[in-house]
Amino acid sequence: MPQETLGFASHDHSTCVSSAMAAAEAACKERAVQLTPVRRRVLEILLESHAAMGAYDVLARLDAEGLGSKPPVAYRALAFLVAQGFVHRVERLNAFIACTHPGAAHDPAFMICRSCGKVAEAQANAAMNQTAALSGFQVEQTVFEAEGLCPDCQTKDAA
Amino acid sequence: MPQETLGFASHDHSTCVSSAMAAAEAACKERAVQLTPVRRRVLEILLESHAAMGAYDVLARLDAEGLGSKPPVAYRALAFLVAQGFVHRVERLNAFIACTHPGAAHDPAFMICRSCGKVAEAQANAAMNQTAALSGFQVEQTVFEAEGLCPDCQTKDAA
DNA sequence: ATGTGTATGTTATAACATAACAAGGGGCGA
DNA sequence: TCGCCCCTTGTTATGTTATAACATACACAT
Repeated sequence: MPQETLGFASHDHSTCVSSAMAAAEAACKERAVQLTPVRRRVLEILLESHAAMGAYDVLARLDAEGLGSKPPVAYRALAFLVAQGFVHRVERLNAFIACTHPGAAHDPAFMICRSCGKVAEAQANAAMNQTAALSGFQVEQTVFEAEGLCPDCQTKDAA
Repeated sequence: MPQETLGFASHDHSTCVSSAMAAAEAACKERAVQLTPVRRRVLEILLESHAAMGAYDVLARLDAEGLGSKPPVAYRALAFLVAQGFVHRVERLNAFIACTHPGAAHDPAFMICRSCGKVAEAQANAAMNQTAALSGFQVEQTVFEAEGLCPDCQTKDAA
């Protein structure tokens, strides 16, 4: 069920886990919140898999490592990481993915390949917020997700 | 659980149900697909409630009317209506809402009030498709949803 | 030592969704 | 008319995702 994502492009994955972890640690210290063992491990799992994972996929990993076996353990850690912006929820997949843009606040957008399952994160632009503002709606959070075919799968389909 | 939506604006609801039903019937005839009693009734329920409803909310209504009591009955009818574009799925809510733009193909966008639960449909612009195109991703379906406060609830919060 | 706040452990259940197979019913050619 | 195909519905069972509620633990401050 985990789904790879390399941004649809070749990717140096060797250092991004450790740098993202370092960024998360720094952010937690800055905000005076605790990156506890379970939370830290969940973030590592998501970063290492570099894919969208369901809460129960994450939980299975935690269970295998003796860090917890009940759904609330995984959901609580994920909720924390989402609240801190280290992880995003992909609504379309009912799944979670580590943020690829360390640090900065942003409205993520996702491109989900229906063929290979890879998920790429992009920066959403402010277009929807403009639309919403016209009707007086005050936007707090946005979900922008597109499903389709990634470049690789387009090629395969053509072949 | 059903959540009202009047587009965040006062709204003449008296004729929109019947006109939407007529549009759906015409479209089905055109496409040579069947608007069976269950499908018709599900669409009516969603139009009448004018709200985002969970599949089990719809099912409860069907059951009360003797049209079916098992989840697949509701899910199949909803899948048909979504495929025909008469109903949209709101991913954020795991819920369904009747389309307010009869007929024309479109990428819907939703504004979801976290306070009162109302959901308004708007037209998504092509911004995300442009972003996606830059990376070679071929978009087939989009999810654009914003959560926040509708004009009414902003006023109440301020009060 | 006691309270307070944060985090975790655990039980139980709620809420959402689909696979798989059986059965009905209409249209149509043999 | 019979048999066949296709679409739709009925039903059983189960799979998947998510949270409420309460108990426990630990760290730190009073």
